[in-house]
Amino acid sequence: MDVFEAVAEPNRRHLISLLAERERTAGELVDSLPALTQPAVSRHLRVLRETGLVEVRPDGQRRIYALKPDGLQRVDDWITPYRRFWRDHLDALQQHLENE
Amino acid sequence: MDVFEAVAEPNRRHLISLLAERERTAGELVDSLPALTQPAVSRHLRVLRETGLVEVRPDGQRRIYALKPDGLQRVDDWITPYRRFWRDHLDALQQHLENE
DNA sequence: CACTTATATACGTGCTGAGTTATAAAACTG
DNA sequence: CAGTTTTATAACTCAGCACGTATATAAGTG
Repeated sequence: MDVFEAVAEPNRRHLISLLAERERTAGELVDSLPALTQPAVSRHLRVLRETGLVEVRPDGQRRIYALKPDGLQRVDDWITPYRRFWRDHLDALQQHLENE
Repeated sequence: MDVFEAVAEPNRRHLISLLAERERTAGELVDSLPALTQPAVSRHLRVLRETGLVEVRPDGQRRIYALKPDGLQRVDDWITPYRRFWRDHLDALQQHLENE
């Protein structure tokens, strides 16, 4: 699975947002997604690991998950060339409003 | 389907990149993806339409597709808060190198 | 060491997405 | 108007993903 598919799943985006605040144990992340079972969250975390979006380190019995800095950069690199499309569009709108 | 899933599909990302250069007819887009049949491309275009990423206008028998300016902005809005993660990471790396 | 806690994996299931071929719908062309 | 071109939809198949239950693995605890 690539990073685009990883990020397409809403629960995984939720996990990313939680890890953006601070690193958390697998158990904390399981508790944060009450609609899912523990194995379901564990498998989402595996996907995030394998796509380079998060990293884990063991802390005794626990696993501490943290957001990896450059994981999402590949998505951002892809979107960057297109950013001018809506920026130009906004500029055109602003200009139109200013001319009123 | 939401915009994240729409963009997760490589052929659709390819279509987006083609439409970023210039608007094109459905037929030109079909020719640009020789690995796919015409109906397959047509359904990808439907997905891009329904997720607000492209727009169509008829030109007689043809349909002219164009990239919609603000379609990808929802993805960019989502990724923006996380951008500081790798930017800060780069800053830390730069600082480290400067201190050498 | 027996028991519990924390996390990951195995396995089976249902659903959805992406692809195909066949066909419909609509606009050109002689 | 008959035939062709262009595009979209219908019907179907297949693969993969996300899920749950059950189980394995490993580390704490008494």
